[in-house]
Amino acid sequence: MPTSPGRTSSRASARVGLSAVIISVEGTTPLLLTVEASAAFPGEDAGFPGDDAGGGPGLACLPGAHLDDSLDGTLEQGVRRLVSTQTGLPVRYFEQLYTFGDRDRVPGERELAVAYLALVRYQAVQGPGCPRWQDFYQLFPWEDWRNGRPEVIDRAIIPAIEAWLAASAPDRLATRTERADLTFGLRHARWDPVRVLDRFELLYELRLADEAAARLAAGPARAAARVSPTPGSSGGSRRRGGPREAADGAWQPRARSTGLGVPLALDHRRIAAAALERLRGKLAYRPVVFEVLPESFTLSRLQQVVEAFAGQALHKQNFRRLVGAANLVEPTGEEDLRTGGRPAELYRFRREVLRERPAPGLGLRRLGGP
Amino acid sequence: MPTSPGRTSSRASARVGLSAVIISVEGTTPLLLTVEASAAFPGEDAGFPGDDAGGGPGLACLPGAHLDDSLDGTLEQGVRRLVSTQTGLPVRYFEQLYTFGDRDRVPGERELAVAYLALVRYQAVQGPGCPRWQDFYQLFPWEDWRNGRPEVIDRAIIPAIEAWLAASAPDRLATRTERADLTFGLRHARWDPVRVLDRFELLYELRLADEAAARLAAGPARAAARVSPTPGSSGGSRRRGGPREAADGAWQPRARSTGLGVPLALDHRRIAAAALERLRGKLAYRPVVFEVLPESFTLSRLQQVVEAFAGQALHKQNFRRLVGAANLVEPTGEEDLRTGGRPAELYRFRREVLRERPAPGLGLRRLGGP
DNA sequence: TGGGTATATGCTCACTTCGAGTATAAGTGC
DNA sequence: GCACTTATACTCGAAGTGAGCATATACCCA
Repeated sequence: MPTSPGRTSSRASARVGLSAVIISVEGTTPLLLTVEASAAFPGEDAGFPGDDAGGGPGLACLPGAHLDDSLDGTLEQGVRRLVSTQTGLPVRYFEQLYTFGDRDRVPGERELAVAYLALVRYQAVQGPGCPRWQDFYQLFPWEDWRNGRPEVIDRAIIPAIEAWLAASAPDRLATRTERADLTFGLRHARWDPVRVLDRFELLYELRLADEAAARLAAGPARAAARVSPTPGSSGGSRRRGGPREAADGAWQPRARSTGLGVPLALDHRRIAAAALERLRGKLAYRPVVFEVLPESFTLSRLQQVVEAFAGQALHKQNFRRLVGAANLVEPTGEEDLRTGGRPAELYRFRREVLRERPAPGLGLRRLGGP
Repeated sequence: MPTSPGRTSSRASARVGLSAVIISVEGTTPLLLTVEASAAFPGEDAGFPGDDAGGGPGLACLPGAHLDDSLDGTLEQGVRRLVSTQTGLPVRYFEQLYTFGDRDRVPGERELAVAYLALVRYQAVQGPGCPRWQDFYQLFPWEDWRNGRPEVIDRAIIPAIEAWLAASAPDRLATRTERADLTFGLRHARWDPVRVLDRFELLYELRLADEAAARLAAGPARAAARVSPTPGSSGGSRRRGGPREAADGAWQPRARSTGLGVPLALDHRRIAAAALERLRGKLAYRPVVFEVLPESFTLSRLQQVVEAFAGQALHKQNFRRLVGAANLVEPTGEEDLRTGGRPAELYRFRREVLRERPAPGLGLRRLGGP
């Protein structure tokens, strides 16, 4: 229903986009579903995601659509519609993630994106928009600590941080050092798997995320503005430590530095980072993992999947003790013989726990390693 | 900048409202800031919040405004603008809460609300919209357990739940019983202070929240639709237990049952419930309490405020051990002599903890009582 | 002046949880 | 049979949690 003119000023309305971060897992690989840029908003003019203004052609993006007032009674219904249209996947878990609304997140017009997190069991996809599963850690190579500290941190990130600190005005040095330490677990700080978004934003400012370089060419002020709002659970918290870096003429990026990880169109990689952060945070206190697993599974498989999302290896014996104590699963009585060793018991998720305990999750308090 | 017609279909745009849940504390009372309905969206036609369609005149509502494309580079800037215009309060913490977008949350047109949580230190307010501090627990009397189990639970809520269960079809009984037990900590389930929104939604369905009755008169389907999306951290999780109650002709509300708690206009009390839930959840792992406290405070005062938000009394000695162990505060060296007993040491918040530990909060794992 | 009361603060103790290691069970392939 | 792989069980010390007891220092009032 169009808003009646004279009652609604043109300023007061904006396009409302819906974005879906669809997550699954296959083997030990956490997966993100992307589509071709041209397909995300079918029927749009050219000039949207994938062309040169957005950072070169061929960038994938998140499945998205605009809210359709006649079809979508609720936002979630809208997202369900778009997921089923573009991918056909049955979604097992839905959660609103964050609403992105910076003025210039889409060049040329004001467009909000209400982003949703969706979990599905893995299956091959096809659809109008060439949907494709992507390894999450190809987008965020620094987030995968399962095989130890990712080499990209020492090779590229720490040097960039040091250069950034070296170029800092003295009054900013302390703040910046603190921020870098905390975000990447340097010095005395420990790596916190959950701070995915903080890390992405810092790398973005350091021009180590490729979108930054492209966007920067269009004008530094815009690039800086895009970074300012901070979604997710760590929301406004960090603002208290003093204002974050404003647009800062002093620091010049290395010309066209190699971007780290595979970029997505526009701010979609940022949205994906917010989703990974939310997912990791939830692992500890909500039984969300089970939504990407089949009906029955072995404990090793469960651990594999948790490790895939957490980006961290876990202590095997403690993991099963935790799962046992949490009463999250029950044995089906069957066995998986394909283990290559002793057969593993198969388990199923006990949905009843949802009513038994306030916050049923694998109580991974600090997502502790092995 | 107006969207150019012909490019944007009328369906794809909606009004974007911004809502602020401004929270503070005075004494032992947690506070929510409301304004007169007519002031929330100045310059609107009549027919918005406070008139009879919304549940009777005189209902207060949350401070709100529409996104102004020319003024608000980001959503957060927009909320800052509206808070400062309508209340003049200096906000110390900001966090995006949830985006509400059901078709009929505002009668007559599609309007999104992007809600923000804001924390301020208490001070008297005045402004164009008659801003007023409200006791949070007058809106949600069942949430305050500081002086034991609130009488309203046994007097009104449990009877209503029992009537609801008695009127249930047999195949729904189990699901409904589970839901009620879990939500209100009946039987074997424990009361979980965080599940504020679950409780509000159940009471809403039971017609114990006043907005429901008013809205119901306009048409049951609409009322049911408004309940469907579930914001906050417990987002989609509960959907897994099977679909929630759909619009259900079988259960008839008692005619005009006494509403529990003070209602707000439209769905604003729901938004406030989401905010309280978020705040309670955050207490444990982010040092947000300090944003409503003055620079220096006694440990008892700190505990008082935590208890006010948590709605639960805490064990004093353990609380101070927790605070001490968390290294969240440091003594100022001064004392508060107005205690009426032994003078209390004054402390200040150590902002450095934000960089030392991943999730610095009062580690109230289960918000454990005394 | 001294006791009663209120508040603040320090400490103990049993119990649970957590991290890490060691040991055993039960399959496969040769 | 053996070597190898994976699954599962159990142990033990360190740290954290919940509850209570004890002490310190103010005020009030007889």
